[in-house]
Amino acid sequence: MTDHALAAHSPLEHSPLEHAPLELERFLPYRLSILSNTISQEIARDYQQRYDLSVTEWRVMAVLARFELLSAREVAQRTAMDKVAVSRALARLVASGRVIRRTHTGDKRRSVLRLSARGWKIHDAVAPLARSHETGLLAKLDGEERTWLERILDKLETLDATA
Amino acid sequence: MTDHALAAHSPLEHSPLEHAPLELERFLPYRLSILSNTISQEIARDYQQRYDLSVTEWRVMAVLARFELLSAREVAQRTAMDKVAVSRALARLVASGRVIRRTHTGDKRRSVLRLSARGWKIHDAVAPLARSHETGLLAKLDGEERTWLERILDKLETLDATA
DNA sequence: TTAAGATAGTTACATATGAAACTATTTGCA
DNA sequence: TGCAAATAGTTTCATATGTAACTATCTTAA
Repeated sequence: MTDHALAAHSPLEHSPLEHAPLELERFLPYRLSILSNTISQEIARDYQQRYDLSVTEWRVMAVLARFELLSAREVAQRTAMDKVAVSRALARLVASGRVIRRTHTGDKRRSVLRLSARGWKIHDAVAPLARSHETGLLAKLDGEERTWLERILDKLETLDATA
Repeated sequence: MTDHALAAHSPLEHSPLEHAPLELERFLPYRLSILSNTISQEIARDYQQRYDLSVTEWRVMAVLARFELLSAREVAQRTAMDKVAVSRALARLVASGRVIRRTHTGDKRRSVLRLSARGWKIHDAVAPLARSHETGLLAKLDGEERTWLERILDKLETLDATA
């Protein structure tokens, strides 16, 4: 039985020249995806149930903590979320009294958003938590590596001219 | 009207000392998440509709291209997907005749999976496509940066002892 | 001024995803 | 042996998410 298992694990059944299979664990987009999901899940685990707060809701709150009186569209831009996701997150945040929504004077389509006192309280509890996760992550790197990472991310984030 | 908009954009309504809001766009987990999603979506766009193939399905196929005769559980391990996701992806792949599923001799719980000829055909079309996206991405970096990125990812991928 | 088009935001629908319960089979050990 | 626990995989259900259609309001230009 174990023979079968071993046979199944032998790396290359097909010559690379024949089919050129992808080595997923060396494939950059795949690695980024796994890494990012793992990290986000770890952080979310810490506040998700404790504050009944989803990742999207937290992102909206984080943006409103930095920029008061944004409209939903502006929140969407700053969080890189689409407007429907923002609308839903806001619906919950307003319902739970964490965000105060007014209507813009002079443009009744727009909302004017800000954290309530309760919202600030949660923010002030979650922000250090998130920050400490980031610190833990960066602790795996030395100073030089951190500098390169900054630089590399800045470059990778530039929109693809080729696409 | 534009006055309001400008006012809303002024960066720090609250003193950093008071609430220490997160700068999302400098926050590593957030940056990784956006970057990774952007990249994955760009790649997926190229094969998603053309081959009626989801990201999870493609990952399963990529693994089966490298390692023949895996069980579903082994596929799950190698793709970092959970077994339910794999089960669903496999259901579709088998139904569309892209993957052949047998039962393991000697353990009737296990499946024994491999790409069909049709599956290989799709793999051979999609793999270079994915690869070229990666190449385009890496083209944004110079050789030195690529070396550092490798090293940094290796380190970040190590499981957190602190967690 | 006013009708066509643009914009802000919500709702509806279809699909994706995750957790838990379930079935079938195998393993381990009294 | 033979029964409790473990394992492989599927199904179910509740929730999340993306796309498109919709409402309300605003802008623009004839």
